[in-house]
Amino acid sequence: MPTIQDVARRAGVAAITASRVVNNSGYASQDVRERVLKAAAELGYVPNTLARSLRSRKSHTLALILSDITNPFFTTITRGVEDTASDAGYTVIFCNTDESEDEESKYMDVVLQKRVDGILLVPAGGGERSIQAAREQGIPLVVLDRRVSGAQVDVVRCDSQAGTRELTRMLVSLGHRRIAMLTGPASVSTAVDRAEAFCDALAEARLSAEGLVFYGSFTQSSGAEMVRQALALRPRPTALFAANNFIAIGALVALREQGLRVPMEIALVAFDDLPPALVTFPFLTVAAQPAYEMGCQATRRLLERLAHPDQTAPVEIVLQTEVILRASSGGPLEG
Amino acid sequence: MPTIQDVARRAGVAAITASRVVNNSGYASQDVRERVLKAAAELGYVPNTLARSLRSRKSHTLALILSDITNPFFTTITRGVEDTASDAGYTVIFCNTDESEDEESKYMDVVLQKRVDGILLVPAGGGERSIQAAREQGIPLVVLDRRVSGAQVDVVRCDSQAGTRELTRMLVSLGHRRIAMLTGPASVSTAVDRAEAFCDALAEARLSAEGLVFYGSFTQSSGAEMVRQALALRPRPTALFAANNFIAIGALVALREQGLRVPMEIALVAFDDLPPALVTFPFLTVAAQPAYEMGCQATRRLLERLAHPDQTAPVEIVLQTEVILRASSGGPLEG
DNA sequence: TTGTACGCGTTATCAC
DNA sequence: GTGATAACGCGTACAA
Repeated sequence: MPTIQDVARRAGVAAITASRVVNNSGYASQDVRERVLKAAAELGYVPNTLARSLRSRKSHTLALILSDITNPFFTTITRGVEDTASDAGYTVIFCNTDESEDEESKYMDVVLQKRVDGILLVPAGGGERSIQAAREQGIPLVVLDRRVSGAQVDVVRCDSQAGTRELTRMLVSLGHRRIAMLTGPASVSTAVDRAEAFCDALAEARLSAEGLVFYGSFTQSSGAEMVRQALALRPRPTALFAANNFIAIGALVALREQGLRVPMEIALVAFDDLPPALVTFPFLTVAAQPAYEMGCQATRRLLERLAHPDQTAPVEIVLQTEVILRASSGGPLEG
Repeated sequence: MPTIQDVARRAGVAAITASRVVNNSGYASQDVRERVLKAAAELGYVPNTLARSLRSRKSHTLALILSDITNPFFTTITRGVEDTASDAGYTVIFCNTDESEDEESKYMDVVLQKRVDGILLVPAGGGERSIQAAREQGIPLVVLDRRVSGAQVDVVRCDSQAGTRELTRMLVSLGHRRIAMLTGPASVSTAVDRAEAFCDALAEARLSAEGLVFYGSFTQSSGAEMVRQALALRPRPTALFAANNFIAIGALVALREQGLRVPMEIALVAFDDLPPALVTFPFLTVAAQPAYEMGCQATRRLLERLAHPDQTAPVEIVLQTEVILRASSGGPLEG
């Protein structure tokens, strides 16, 4: 593979001169310019970014560490990240942790060794280790989707609480008095925020959430399992709140197995919408998160940090959800 | 950021010795080993992969270039790629071309400059330019999902023809005589393969496909548009074949708008299944592709090329689809 | 406008 | 067992 030296030799100039031509930096006479470009073309010269990065201490690479790219919410975020990064001349490495802190740590090690310029992280647990590791190396890191307690980092996330409150209040106003919350792991802020806001909204209406909050994981099977537990309660809940898209789908599957019709016999609302491209008959009443926008904003935040490393105060950007009313929440309860 | 030199100095040894300890290569006395590791820990030493790669000429990075990660088929492939790569100690850069050959070329340039060790490509067009570019640089490339004409490259894809024939024959055996094919761009092999196999299967049954094959793009909106065109035909088709998942969903949406019930008034089958996690009520009869497996196999193929650069003959791995019978194809036609 | 010297961080080669 | 030297490919600082 030819180097800039080879190009320079062939053009009869010094390496640095060829470099200047290739990078359009500094001066170069028309004659030299042409000779260098000709030589580069003839040799099929491809600049070596590795060497360039070693010198410049900039890799123009970002890392995106999340739980599972297979979840459409994260897929969409990912697309936003890549679009924004690509426009700015950055490349993205992506990593799936499956909510494992160990995996997260391993990936953090790898990308720090690869000298990525910045990291976008959806923390599997509290995120402390990762945030600390990035800080020690002086690599900017932006937390995506989740809150982190007390850490001084930039965060781009959605307002889980407001969306949850709004949906819960709506169920209450429709007449529901016993509503079950099916949420994710207690180690994940969004799962906790949604559960808490749910309880708050119930308390506000002087309703009890006791025994009605189920912690599981953000998967279809967990959603189905939690539904079974919720349906075993007496009196049976008249409405369910699924804390994410996968839980909602698992809930629908389980409800169908049990022969319960939604919303006629039981109402269902959920956090997270599915991308329109994937849904034929939009049916779920949801609090939709602007996933693509989250990816873009987080990336822009990170790029700004790179541009101004001296900035100090961390920023928390909290985007609002949009409640979309569909059939699954049903109308006012009778009787 | 401390270097191996700093570690060595602190441990009172030469850089190369510290390097040997850190990499577990070559000999080192117990004493030296301990001192070096202690120094590395104290300094928070993180090896610089950039420098390592510059020397070793191996970046342990792969590129995955595809049309749109937002399509669940590609999302699943992507997950397979990352899992396999990660297990082997490789990192993955991903790129969305949106079926644009220009974007593809730009990304090819970028990743070649970044000296990725290998490339996984879902070509937007014929793939010639990209394949040629990779070959010139001596970078192994595996084509994913699509055929490329006459090129000497490894390919991992699905048997579009067999799956299409099977589905088409099924529709014919159910009594359908006028079936419309809604496919993707004529520049994409899978779109063409499916259209052709469709025509073959019809011919086999002495049925005509004339005017019944619509080329569009692999999107929901295109699917909806093609349905409108198909429904304008007289006599109206009694069944539709959607060549991918997005087209199928667009078709369902458009059919509902037109007030046509599936399968009672019109049957529908499609290529591509949706991941079970995303579907509440599996409804579409499909030829499902083993997307995750495709990602894994393509990556394994690529890793083998890296391990044995001297191998010659390109391999084409063609995986089979699985036809899954569901409600949308309906039963035998009456009358 | 062009060139020389050097260093980015690492490791292969050869020597002790 | 350990170390000195050089080289991977590039671009900054400084000269000419």
